Amino acid sequence: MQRTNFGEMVCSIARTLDVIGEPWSPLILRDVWAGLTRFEQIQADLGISRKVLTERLNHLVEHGVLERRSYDRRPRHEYVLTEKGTELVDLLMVMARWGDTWLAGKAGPPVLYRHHACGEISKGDLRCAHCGEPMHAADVDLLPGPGAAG
Amino acid sequence: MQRTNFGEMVCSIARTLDVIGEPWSPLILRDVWAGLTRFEQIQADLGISRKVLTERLNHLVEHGVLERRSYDRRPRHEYVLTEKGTELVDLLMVMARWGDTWLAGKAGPPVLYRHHACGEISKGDLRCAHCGEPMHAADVDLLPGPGAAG
DNA sequence: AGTCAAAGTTCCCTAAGGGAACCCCAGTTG
DNA sequence: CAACTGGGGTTCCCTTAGGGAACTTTGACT
Repeated sequence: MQRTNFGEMVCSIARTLDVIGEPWSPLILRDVWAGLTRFEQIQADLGISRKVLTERLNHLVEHGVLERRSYDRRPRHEYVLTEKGTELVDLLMVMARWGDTWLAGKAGPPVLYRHHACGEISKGDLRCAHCGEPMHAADVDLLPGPGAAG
Repeated sequence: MQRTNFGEMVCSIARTLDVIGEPWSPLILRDVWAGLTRFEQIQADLGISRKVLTERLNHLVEHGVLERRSYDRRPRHEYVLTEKGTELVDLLMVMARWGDTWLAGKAGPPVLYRHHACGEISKGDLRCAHCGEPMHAADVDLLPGPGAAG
């Protein structure tokens, strides 16, 4: 499909899409996060084509989001989140929250999140890392940063 | 390409992908958020095919993320974020933060975010909406919710 | 009447996803 | 030791979606 290469763009969103923006990739990460770490498990859970799953897993490993590990002397592997991949789970939680809010309908959210610190069923909320106040679309100005185009 | 329909899945992440998971969609939202609201502006900024841009904009309007507005008696439109779309900006900020952290390299982030409340250059941080403590991958348990599959 | 610009639409070409069949490897079974 | 099994892919073909360029429409300006 001669897809445009987002990785070359001067934009952290585009670069992130270059890593996990292909179809299925976020769902694969979700599965690994949820404990489905083996090829067959993920394939069965998602119903994804084996060919595409192979491609996605390789891509995610190449980009350091997943690590491939042997768990047997037979050629058996499992995929685990690296630190880089673990930080992507924030993204999954924000996606899940938006879907819960806007797309879940009367049935309600398919999954609930219990926060260890307080033990409550809760949601993630974006806060300013500096002052702790809410930080949403209307709360920020965008300024050119050091990595902005020349 | 006979793409699998994520919208039917019992998963808020998959449903969210059904709305904004296609290639280019998050970048289109980024542009609209950043003030590029017209077809020609977005097309020129992204270098996206006009055909695909038309498809994506229609899709986002159909799903209530963008609204199409006339700004002239001539057939001129601009696209603006609805409330539903504005809440998706959280997702963009989290993507941007991850890209800033892991992909920006020595040049540093292309864009900085100044938080209105404190005036500082900052980042969004995921906190528990209930207790305010950090809420990341290792801080939560996943439980089946009311909308879980039967 | 002729020009202009925004916003699409149409057409062709190529590449990517779906699906099913096939393969390889190292244990396990008989 | 031959056959079987199950995880983890690879290969092949078919269809469809993205890229790119050309063309169209609409109302306003000159």
